[in-house]
Amino acid sequence: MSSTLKHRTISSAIAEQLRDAVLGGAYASGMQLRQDALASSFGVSRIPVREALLQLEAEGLVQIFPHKGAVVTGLSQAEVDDVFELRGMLEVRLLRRSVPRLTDDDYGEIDIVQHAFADAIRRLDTGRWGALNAELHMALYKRADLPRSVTLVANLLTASERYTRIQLATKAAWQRAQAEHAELIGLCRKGQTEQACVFLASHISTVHADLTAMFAQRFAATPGV
Amino acid sequence: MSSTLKHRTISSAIAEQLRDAVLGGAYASGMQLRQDALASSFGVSRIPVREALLQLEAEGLVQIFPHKGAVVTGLSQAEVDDVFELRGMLEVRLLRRSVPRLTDDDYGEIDIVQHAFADAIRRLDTGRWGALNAELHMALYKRADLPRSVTLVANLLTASERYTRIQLATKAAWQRAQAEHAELIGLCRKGQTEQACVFLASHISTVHADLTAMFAQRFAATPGV
DNA sequence: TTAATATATATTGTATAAAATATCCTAGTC
DNA sequence: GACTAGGATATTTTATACAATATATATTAA
Repeated sequence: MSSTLKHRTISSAIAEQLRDAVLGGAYASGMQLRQDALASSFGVSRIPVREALLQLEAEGLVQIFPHKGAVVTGLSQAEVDDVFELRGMLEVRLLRRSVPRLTDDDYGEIDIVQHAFADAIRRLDTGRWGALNAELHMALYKRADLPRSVTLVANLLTASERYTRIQLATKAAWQRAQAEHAELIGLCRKGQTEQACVFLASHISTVHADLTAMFAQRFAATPGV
Repeated sequence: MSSTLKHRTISSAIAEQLRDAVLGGAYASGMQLRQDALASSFGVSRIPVREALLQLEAEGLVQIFPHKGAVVTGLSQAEVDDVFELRGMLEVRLLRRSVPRLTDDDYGEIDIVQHAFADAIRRLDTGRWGALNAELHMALYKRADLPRSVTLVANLLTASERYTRIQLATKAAWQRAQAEHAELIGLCRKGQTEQACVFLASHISTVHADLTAMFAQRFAATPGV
């Protein structure tokens, strides 16, 4: 339980573990999550489990039906399209506002995340790819100074991970993502904000397209998920 | 307790009452909301109050600090700008997708809300203006078929109400909004989607500008809120 | 007098238990 | 034979009780 220490409450620790499980595909979409079972499996009471589920519902990972329980949200091409279109609009807006204000220290932090990301790819530490990718994107938006938009984008990145982790699990795809990140960061460093925005938009579109290709392929085999 | 019957759980009923209170300005920004006090004032235990607060946090109305409690989110011009820019982007996108699919029945519902809105303005039923305005906007996006975006926009409309209810409480401003709604709906009915989108963008900008003017005026008197 | 530390109090967080609600199965009726 | 009503069961929701944490106050030593 080393991860528990990172959290100030049991609820948030459970939320993180549940989130990881859902993102990692441990539960099938549509599967019902019973509070009692989760509580005993985590060794806690049902209260923190309930609060964790409420958190996940706000993130769009589960849906709660009163008096019936929580079920894992379904995956769909429509949602992929929605999420990635939103990301394109919102992330570009954040980048445009943030880049002119990024400091050398900020770029230092960005580099650290970038290297951690590269490391994770090298090590095939697939479970961390999504989180590090999100961390890197968020680091670029650090100076956007739009808390609400930043929160929204953070949620969208989490939602993306739900798909990328299942369907974009090839090293090659992530290596390309990493190369694109490097170019993106380079443009930002040079102060070429508009070029960076254009590049970011295409980066997001690329991942979206990859995902769409995989999605079609995957659900040709297992329709109706 | 007639409103309680509308809800399937006490938590959601408390959430609605708390939301109304925050939107109506019953609590000052930054004010701490103590679970115990709220629970006894509502005549329930702290559990549903806690869950309601979690819901409001997801909506951005309060902020919860572990082991310290929940405080009402502060108001700021920066957040107004953020919220209304987001609304402009996201609502236009929803409208563009929804209009071509709106049915006659949908327009019937829209008309009903529109008339309720007009009535509320006539009666000076200020408490309902925001909710009916939100309902009308959402009715127009009914066929967008983008659940995640729709949820986001619903939250943004709620956030807007936080400001409009306090600072845009004049009948004239809302009458203009109503007139603009009428024109907007007219464009949609005629199938002039692009014109409707442009008009919607300007409608949102108009409210934003009104709010900004009021905001400057208001916080010249009471800075630092 | 000031700083640091211990202690008391208030508030939140969690566990346990009771209440409410929905679902499923059975029996009875049309 | 299909359909409704009633009750049993499983699950969620809420209340109560307890534990943990943070803040403020008082006390002591420098």
